[in-house]
Amino acid sequence: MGRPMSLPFTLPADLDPVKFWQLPEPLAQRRIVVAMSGGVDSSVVAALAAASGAEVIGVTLQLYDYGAVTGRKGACCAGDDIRDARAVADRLGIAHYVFDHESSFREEVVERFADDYLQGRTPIPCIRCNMGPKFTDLLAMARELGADCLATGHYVRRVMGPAGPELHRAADPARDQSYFLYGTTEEQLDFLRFPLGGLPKTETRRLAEMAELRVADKPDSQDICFVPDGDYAKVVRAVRPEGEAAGEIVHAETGEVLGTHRGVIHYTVGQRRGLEIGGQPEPLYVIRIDAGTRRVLAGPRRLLATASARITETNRIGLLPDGPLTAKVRSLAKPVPVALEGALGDGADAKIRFAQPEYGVAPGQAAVIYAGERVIGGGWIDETTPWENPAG
RNA sequence: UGGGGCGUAGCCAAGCGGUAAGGCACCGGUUUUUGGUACCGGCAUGCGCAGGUUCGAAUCCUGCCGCCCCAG
Repeated sequence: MGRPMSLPFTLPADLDPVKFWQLPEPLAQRRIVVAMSGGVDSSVVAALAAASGAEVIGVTLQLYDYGAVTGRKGACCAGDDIRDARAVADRLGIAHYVFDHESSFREEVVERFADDYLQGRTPIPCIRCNMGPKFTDLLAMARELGADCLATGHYVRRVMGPAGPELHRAADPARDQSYFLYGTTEEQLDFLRFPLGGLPKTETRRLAEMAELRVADKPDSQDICFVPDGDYAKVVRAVRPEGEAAGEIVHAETGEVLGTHRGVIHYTVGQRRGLEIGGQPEPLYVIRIDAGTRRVLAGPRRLLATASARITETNRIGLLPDGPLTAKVRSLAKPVPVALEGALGDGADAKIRFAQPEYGVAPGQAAVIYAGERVIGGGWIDETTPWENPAG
């Protein structure tokens, strides 16, 4: 139903593109803006949009200087990726615009990224990028373009609940990206669509192949998009050259000076490798980073046991449920049982208390709170308190 | 100077006549749209140096070198 007869590409015959959109029918009267990064996922979203019968506008943000990263695989939003996005749009027969967003991306994402590291924190630029350039700036552009929604290729589900749209984990748990989207406001979520949230990645690839999109076999993006070769310290150095000041590595329990380091920006709480301190009976981990004295405190794993974390700038999506809550303090982790203390949302501070010791909770990372599959919200980890009696 | 002890991979360290454990560090891989973690794999043709004994020596003997401790 609802598929135009003259698509310049093909999708599976039993696929109903209309059901992906949660928009009032007929879709022929709707206008969809698709955030196209140049990767497979957002390209398939664009294809699904085009097939729905709606008017589709692909938009790509040019986020950073692509000269430095040309040819790099798995990046997004620069150079080859913009060309890919444009080529896909042409193939699909949809409009496509590129907006230069370099300066604000630099301010909102790259410089904050560097500043966090200088303060001994461990930032997640992808979340800042979603909150700012993508879900604020790009979303505003989409509204200006008269769109009914902004669609992205994120693997996360938008589910209509009793009190409005809710954010849920992706159907494919291996691809779930809800951790990176906890900061989505209710107002933004109202306007957003995530057509891929119910699909396994293999299906996305299959659709891309069937539609003969040039990006069908393109590698998944990974690492931080604006950090070539994974050398994030180089980026920090470029933006904030003062971040390379050496300091001491001190044993967190004994106070013994174990060695020196090349700058606080090279470390993150919970990190094991890279301390270059041998002769120990057990591995040493970064326990704490004191940016003021430039000291890195190192110690055995049990010192990483964390009882609670204060979170700041919290966001809440939908009503706070009565049932049990869980939280993820890193993207790649199982949600763990947690109790929430304080009010969540509207930028307030709150605290989460872990039912069991949680290891490697790093300031600067995000704590994302779930009720089952639903994302309740979250905040930035600002400070942690140790577990008093670590097991063992 | 006399007496005692020790020198095994970058670090810690087992072995004490039968053909170099283990840990830490480091390197590589797997996982992964953040940093990291975890897991898997790699890592001393050689045991301060030189001789000797022995079928066979890191292990026994001799000499030398280098550290550490004690001593009037």
